[in-house]
Amino acid sequence: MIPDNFYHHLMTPTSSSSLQSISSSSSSWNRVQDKQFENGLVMYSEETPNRWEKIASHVEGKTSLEVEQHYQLLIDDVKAIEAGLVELPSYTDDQLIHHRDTNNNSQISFGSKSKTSSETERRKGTPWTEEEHKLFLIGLQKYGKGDWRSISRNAVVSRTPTQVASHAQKYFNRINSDKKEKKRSSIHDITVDEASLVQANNQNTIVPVIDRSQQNMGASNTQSSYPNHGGAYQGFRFPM
DNA sequence: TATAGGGGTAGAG
DNA sequence: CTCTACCCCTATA
Repeated sequence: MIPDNFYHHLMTPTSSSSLQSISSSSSSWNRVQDKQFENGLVMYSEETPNRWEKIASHVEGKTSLEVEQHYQLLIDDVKAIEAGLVELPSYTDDQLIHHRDTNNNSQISFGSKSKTSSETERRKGTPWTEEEHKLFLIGLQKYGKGDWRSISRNAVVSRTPTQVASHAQKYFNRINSDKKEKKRSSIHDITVDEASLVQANNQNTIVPVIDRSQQNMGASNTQSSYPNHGGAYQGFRFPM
């Protein structure tokens, strides 16, 4: 059950024509290309000379210019999120609220097993959305691998450092072992492209892959998946 | 049905 | 806090 306003927060209806200008006709990115692009991003840091050339060399059928533009789109997107933060429409179950308190943030509270009765209860697991993953990638760029705390605080605000680390683990795990045999699809294969073109255009030719996982999740878990929030969840902060 | 994907967690560093 | 290994659940082949 994806809300209609799922991606709409990304758009700036005002007079933003920045991203539209580049969406000429050649801005069609495959999942493959996007994946390659994504890999390239993590492969070459921002300081890398001729970064886009390097990355482009890993992306089939894309020039360094196109890659750079694609990146700009991504950045623009993320900036929009950061700017208008305060409401990522997705996964905000019902009442988005709580600001992550500066004191005991991080490490989700319910992690500390209140073994009052039994249960080392394993928490449900909230699938990462593309927005989160995008933010994650950006955070990765900005703060580098390992600084999950910064990424959590400044990029993927909706996730705790632990969650980010966990996600990163799977992400890199996949990147490293991917190529050649992968039996299944994953969110890590998708990422940027989906949301990017969604916010740039509409539905294009491809069908959102996340659709299945999203709706399945929604159908199965509903939103009652959160036993308690402990206050350490969805925090909002402002980059300074 | 078997298992890869994926999130959370425990424990060590 | 970060890293690594592991557990457990679910979607997918």
